[in-house]
Amino acid sequence: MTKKAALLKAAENKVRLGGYSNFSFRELANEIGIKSASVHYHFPTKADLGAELAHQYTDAFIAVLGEPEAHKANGKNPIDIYTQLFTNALVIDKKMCLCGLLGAQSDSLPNKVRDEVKRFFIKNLAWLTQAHKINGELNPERAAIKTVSLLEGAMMISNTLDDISYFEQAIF
Amino acid sequence: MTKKAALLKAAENKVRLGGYSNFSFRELANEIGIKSASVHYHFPTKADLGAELAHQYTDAFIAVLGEPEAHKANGKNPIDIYTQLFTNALVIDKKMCLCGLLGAQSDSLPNKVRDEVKRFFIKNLAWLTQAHKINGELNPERAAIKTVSLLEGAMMISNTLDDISYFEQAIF
DNA sequence: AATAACCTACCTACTGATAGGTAATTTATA
DNA sequence: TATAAATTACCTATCAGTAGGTAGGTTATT
Repeated sequence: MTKKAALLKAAENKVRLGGYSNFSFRELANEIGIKSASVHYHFPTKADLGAELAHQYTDAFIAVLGEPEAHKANGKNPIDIYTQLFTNALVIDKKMCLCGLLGAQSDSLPNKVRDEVKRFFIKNLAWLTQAHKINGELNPERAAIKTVSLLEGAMMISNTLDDISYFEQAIF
Repeated sequence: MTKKAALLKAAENKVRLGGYSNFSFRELANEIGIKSASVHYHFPTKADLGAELAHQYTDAFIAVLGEPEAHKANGKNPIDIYTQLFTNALVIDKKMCLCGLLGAQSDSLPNKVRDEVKRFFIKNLAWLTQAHKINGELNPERAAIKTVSLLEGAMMISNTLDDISYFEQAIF
């Protein structure tokens, strides 16, 4: 793992616990064993790091999702696949969705970070709209918004109350 | 309006835009025309301010909600009343739910602040469970979690994408 | 030799917090 | 009722710590 990748990984963990202001160049540098000035070599500003983090997170998320049509072809409901990915984030990582947390504090983010968070939700809504369309939903756009809203909201509340059963109840 | 109330109001605005770390004693002091050291007279620590803010926010929210039974008696669906309160927060204030944002960053909050955010959701779930029970829901607890999750999630996404129509689509 | 990936050393700005002081008001006592 | 004590609501000045960021030098790789 390169130092740059390690920096992004360390930042992701911190952001998913407390948001954009929950990491500093010094902390990241200490964690991976370099100096804070060296972090600026990989990321000129904190906003650059935040934007790249959200961009990679989005790409990885969408890549893992695969194509809704492929899931359908395998006899699986693509919405269940999507729900399972959210469940993993909460149950395995025991952390919030990176872009869920960043989205909540969207108004205070640097522009380039906010733009990447927007991209996450645009891509997610597009995927879910397609999935619901395949499922024969009458209003796939609306169904997509409802799906991601319910999951993000349930994730936040389960995280707050420190009890996964709230999330499980919300999605079943 | 007392200075203390003005401090809480100023803090609320900032927290609802960017979370717990989005306000400082100096900023609040400047805004209401006192010195930052004087803020410590009203709130010994930042955590004390944050906790009192979340506590008051919760009390005010629950007070405005009234009793589910009273709404039902007036021929109104109490869930619609609840949904309308969330809509107002987003449309009128153009800001996130205070406890929604704090809940997302729950893991990085001081204990006494986190406890108050928990209290917000416990009280909301109790109100919604009672409302759904009155409505004859078979599983009022589950319906309550689904209601608040959908609203908090839709609020966050609409705020991120800076477009209220996402929220409107999610709740109708 | 050139470039990548660090380093030391530093800066300015800001953070929450504390010490100690003051004027005005309120409460308790003689 | 007059005086003393206490409280309220601020102030100035300062603290140690941390923030993101920069200039310029060093080391390692190709």
